[in-house]
Amino acid sequence: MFSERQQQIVEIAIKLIADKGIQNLTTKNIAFKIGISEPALYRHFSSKLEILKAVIAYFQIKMQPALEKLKESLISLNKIESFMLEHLKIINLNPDFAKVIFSEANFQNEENLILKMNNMMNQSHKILETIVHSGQKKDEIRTDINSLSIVRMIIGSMRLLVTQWSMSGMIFNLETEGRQLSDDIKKLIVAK
Amino acid sequence: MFSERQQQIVEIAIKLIADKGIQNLTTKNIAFKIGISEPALYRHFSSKLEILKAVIAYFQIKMQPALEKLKESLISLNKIESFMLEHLKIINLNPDFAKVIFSEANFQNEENLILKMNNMMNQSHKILETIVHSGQKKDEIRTDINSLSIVRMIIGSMRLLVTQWSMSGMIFNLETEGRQLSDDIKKLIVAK
DNA sequence: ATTATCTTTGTTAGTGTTCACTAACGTGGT
DNA sequence: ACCACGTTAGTGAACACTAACAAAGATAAT
Repeated sequence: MFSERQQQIVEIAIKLIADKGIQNLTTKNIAFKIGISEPALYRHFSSKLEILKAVIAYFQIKMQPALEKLKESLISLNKIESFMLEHLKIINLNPDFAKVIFSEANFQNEENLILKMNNMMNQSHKILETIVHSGQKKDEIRTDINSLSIVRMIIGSMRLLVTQWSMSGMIFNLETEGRQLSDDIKKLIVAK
Repeated sequence: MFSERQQQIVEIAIKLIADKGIQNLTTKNIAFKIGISEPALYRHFSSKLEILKAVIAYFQIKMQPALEKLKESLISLNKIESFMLEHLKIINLNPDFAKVIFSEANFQNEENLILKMNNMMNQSHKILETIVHSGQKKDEIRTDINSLSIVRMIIGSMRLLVTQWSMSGMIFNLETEGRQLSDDIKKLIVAK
């Protein structure tokens, strides 16, 4: 789908955004970091907007494995644990993602982009919602708590954890803290 | 502290950011919305950066009452409920806040701004942390759960709720959903 | 095998537009 | 006379993007 040069452009675009925000993402900066001229960029992407679309597609591809792993487990609580830890593992391996992925507001100027980003997020949310729901039906998860609240707590705390990790300069171990959080959530929502 | 004109500028700046993102915040747009010329802005703020600093200060002032109300209650769970609902009440009354306040990444280009924003957030987090901690000491809150996890779940789910509300075009009632979330969290963390 | 042609990927130089901001000046109230 | 608060006109810098040209490798006809 993406040529080597296109991948390189996307990766550098992510790095530039992660480094100094979306305002740092200029065609000039991308070209300079690669070591080619600005017009050469336009041999690989027809516009800057296309580069941003590719950034989002790149996230989607990289995050996919986290959703695949869930299928291996049958118990709801294990699926939830897997959901959290697999996502965090990928983000840990691609620290630049953290700075970009949860700042949807950055793309606010372009209707198309924010829609694509939302779709990507909603996909994850829907999957987690299904897991929680069936966990309650199978009496593995407390039924006296609104399932939407549980989903919001899981996703919300995960996102906050990633944001804090990213803001702190990655000062703590994301996967260790993620496991602590996941263990605590499991303890809270398990059916008694 | 702020003159009437300065307040007007700040409020319009927030509206512009909420509407189409930080890239929509230009001196030209601010001036046009007020109905004065661009150079007239510079009679009230020495630069665009000063306007952004004032935006953050404005948030801080407007959010303060949410932290005051907590003192009225003695029981930890009620304090947590109050923390959540009072914050949501203010955001509900100032819907533009929602779009701006949780997009710290927007200010990433200016070291000073992101620091100010972080300080503001950390202040709230610290207060909630203290409440949870003392709630555990008084045996009002489960002690088998890491207090940091509880704080992350509360703040994380709140922020996600606000983001979802804002992204959905304020399609649901923020305070109603907030009460549901707060009730569920209370049920989960209460000591047995 | 040599030559001609096309495609891919780069270059330099420059476009118009928008940005934050300034110089110089006007005017009405104290 | 002064000062707070406007105005019009214009600054250089940065932006995304384009026109025109160059060079190297693959393809294909001779």
